Amino acid sequence: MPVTDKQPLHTAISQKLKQQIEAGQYPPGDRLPSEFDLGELFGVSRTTIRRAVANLIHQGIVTTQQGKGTFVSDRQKISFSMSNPLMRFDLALQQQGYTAHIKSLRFERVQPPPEVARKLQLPDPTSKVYQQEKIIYADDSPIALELDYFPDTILPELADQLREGFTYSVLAANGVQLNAAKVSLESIPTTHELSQYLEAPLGMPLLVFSYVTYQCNRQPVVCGKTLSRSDWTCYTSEFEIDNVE
Amino acid sequence: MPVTDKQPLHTAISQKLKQQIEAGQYPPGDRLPSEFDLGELFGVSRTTIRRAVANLIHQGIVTTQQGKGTFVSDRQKISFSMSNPLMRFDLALQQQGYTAHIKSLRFERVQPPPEVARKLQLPDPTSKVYQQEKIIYADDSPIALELDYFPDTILPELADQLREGFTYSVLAANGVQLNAAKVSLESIPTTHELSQYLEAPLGMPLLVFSYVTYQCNRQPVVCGKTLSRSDWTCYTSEFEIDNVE
DNA sequence: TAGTGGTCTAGACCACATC
DNA sequence: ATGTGGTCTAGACCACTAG
Repeated sequence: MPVTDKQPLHTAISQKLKQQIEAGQYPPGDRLPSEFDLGELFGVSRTTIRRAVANLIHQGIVTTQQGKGTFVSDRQKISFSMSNPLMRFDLALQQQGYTAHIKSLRFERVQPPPEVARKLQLPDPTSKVYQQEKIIYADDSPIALELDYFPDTILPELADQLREGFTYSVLAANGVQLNAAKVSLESIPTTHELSQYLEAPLGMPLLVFSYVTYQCNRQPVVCGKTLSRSDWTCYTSEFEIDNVE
Repeated sequence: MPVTDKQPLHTAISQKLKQQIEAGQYPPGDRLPSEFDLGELFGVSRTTIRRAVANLIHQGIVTTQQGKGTFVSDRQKISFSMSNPLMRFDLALQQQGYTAHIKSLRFERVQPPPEVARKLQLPDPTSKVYQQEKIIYADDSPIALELDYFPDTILPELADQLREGFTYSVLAANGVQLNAAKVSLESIPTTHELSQYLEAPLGMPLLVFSYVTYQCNRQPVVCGKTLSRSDWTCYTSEFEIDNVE
């Protein structure tokens, strides 16, 4: 038994609840006893129960609805391929049985932060680019927030389509050939603002997929990032390995 | 201003503290006022201050030390390449100026879970494989927990080396040529057990990098996952795109 | 000994859902 | 009107750090 450190009450209780849920005592969709009742069941205060439930919420095991109760969730993750088809979120969602749509929050011409200007290889760091901010929905559930910067090389011709469509599908439909990409993946917890957008509990992990994509002529096309709910999404890839040696 | 929903006190306070930290009012390494003092400064209870500080801890902005105080952290992430060199964590760490070592927690012959048996393409799902569990350190800080399953095709010859070394570096040093890999990335929050291993606060996001790697003959070599602290690590990749059409 | 963060309690008030 | 989760308070006790 590793690191059997005596643990706090709230983690012990969330473990116990997790076991009970996995044992089928509370099937998916079921409501858990109220926080008050759980407090009596375990003989602890409601505050401690709330901390235990918060642990389960972060793990995506349960969700809460004010005024209704705490419910066992059941969901399997949507997987996005990092390789092929490249970042076609709408295609990936449809292939996995979801209807996909977006809501554009912002689309405007701005002076990008220095890092973006560098990544887009702008000749003049003070020149402006288009910035879009949108929410991606799967079956009316917000699963990701996308922040893109578009250089003038592809705008404004595609502005109207990009405003209301999925970035890489719009590009593909308009014959913009992508040739290379640099991507990175990290994770951050939701802040208050992000939790509002994604209807996610505060502090739940988000996957941050950052990318710069390049056209055939090595010119950057898009620089942006997609912040997706970790309880809904994962990223996958398959590749052959060059054994340099 | 998007979703300007009136927010809870504790998130407002953590935002304010974050701004003050970023503004240089509390430089990296500095100690914040005690929770009691912060409570008086903001005119709220210590409980609310603790929630605000917990938000900052999750974001990796501050760390706490019992009996000493709350300190502003300063760190930049270690990036692991998903493409090349493949999963050589020790190399990646050294290239980024860290000393790398591991601590083996377990190394034993077990019957793998069905999913692992499938991924390793075991002819008999009840046959046993070697399982290793180890912690990866960067400069004596635990940054990742690695869980690997090794089929008998490469063991037991390499057992001693795998027990005390970095998986893919041991394989490379012994001429095991990797030919392909399937990987996925997701994120989960630390449970109590994981937070003990990684000396991370409960609920902080972890990056889960799962992989199956294959030898030249398409035989699986390793199936496992690396759970790494999201405040220390990120994964990157660069690739050319096959425009299938 | 004094000060710090870590945990837990008991209770208050609120907003929301249901009947 | 009642029950639910969401927030916040005031205070207790503990474990750890420091002088």
